[in-house]
Amino acid sequence: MFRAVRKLGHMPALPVEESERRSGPLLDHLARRMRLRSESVLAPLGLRPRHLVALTVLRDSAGISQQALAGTLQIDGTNVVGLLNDLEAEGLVERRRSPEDRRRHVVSLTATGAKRLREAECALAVAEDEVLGALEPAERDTLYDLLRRATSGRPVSCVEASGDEPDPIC
Amino acid sequence: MFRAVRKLGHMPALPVEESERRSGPLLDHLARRMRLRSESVLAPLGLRPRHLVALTVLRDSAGISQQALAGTLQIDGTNVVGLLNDLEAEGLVERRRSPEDRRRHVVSLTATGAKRLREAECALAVAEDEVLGALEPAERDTLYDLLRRATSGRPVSCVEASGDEPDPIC
DNA sequence: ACGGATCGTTTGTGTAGCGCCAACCATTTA
DNA sequence: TAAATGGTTGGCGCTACACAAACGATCCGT
Repeated sequence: MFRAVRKLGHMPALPVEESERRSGPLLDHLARRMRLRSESVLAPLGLRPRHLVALTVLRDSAGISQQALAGTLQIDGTNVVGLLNDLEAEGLVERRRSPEDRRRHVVSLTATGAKRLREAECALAVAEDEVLGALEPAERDTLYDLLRRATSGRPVSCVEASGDEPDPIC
Repeated sequence: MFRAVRKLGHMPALPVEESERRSGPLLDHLARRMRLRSESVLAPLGLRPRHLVALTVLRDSAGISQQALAGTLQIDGTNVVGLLNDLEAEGLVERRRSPEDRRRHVVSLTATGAKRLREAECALAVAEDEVLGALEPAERDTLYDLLRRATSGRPVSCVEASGDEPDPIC
């Protein structure tokens, strides 16, 4: 119905409604739903969503340093300590001093950690079914692959943005 | 192919590494990165990630009631009030009393709201490029579509979980 | 017409997640 | 030997919520 909205100086007709297709907000939205649902099924296992994220990352990149972990997780180093304390207290994760640089802690999943992670993932299936109910199994599969690939990229680290000024666009 | 997962009980040698393919944690992880990046590019527009989510939802389901909004957003009704206050104060959104039920407020995007949303989405492109750098443009497109479909489902509302007992699995 | 339920709103309380700062040890590096 | 670095601890503060209580306006069933 409405939506004529074109106005704006010139700007020819444009059917608007194209809406840019930004996945950021959708990602946020879906992640929130998933997180809320996950909390309940994870609680019995003594884990919280953020623990799961950490464990998942640790499985993929074994023997990572704490500060590298802070990088990929994008949380402050001091908070990584607390997070790992939780996990280590339950024997899911192991801190060892690095041989080449004895200041560093090399973090890795223990056997029971890997096991617990699998259990959690399995329990998560329930939550996932609720949240991704609108998707076919095949679609969920490709979604998983895309997320996997997207997250496995380099830690984004800190603004490698040299002297860029990409603003003027738009 | 994969997914032999036999385990159970003894668990012989198991090559493990099969890992269940749960997208929950990945979703969480990716959303966090995106949110962190988005905050900075959104700030100049006076918006925060959560406002963007709300606006996005509002664009798709125009004329929604506040409590329905609370449902899709999965946040408490009282918090929706504050959220809408922010948006209405900037004229991005409009509350009107519903004609058929005058208790209800019908919320909808204003013209300037839609405009601001598009601007924000455009600005978001920068953040998205950083975060989704590992994906090809075509892949980002399918990701968007999947997220779109996944979020457009019914509000999940509250546990329509009748007398289900899907736990025993796993 | 009355009473109970419902929608939105306000106010207040509590909690969790997290950034950030400062101090401190152990270690590495210049 | 002096500085820089990785981890740890403790503390401060903010933001996002959830939850509860109370209120006005309104709807609805009897």
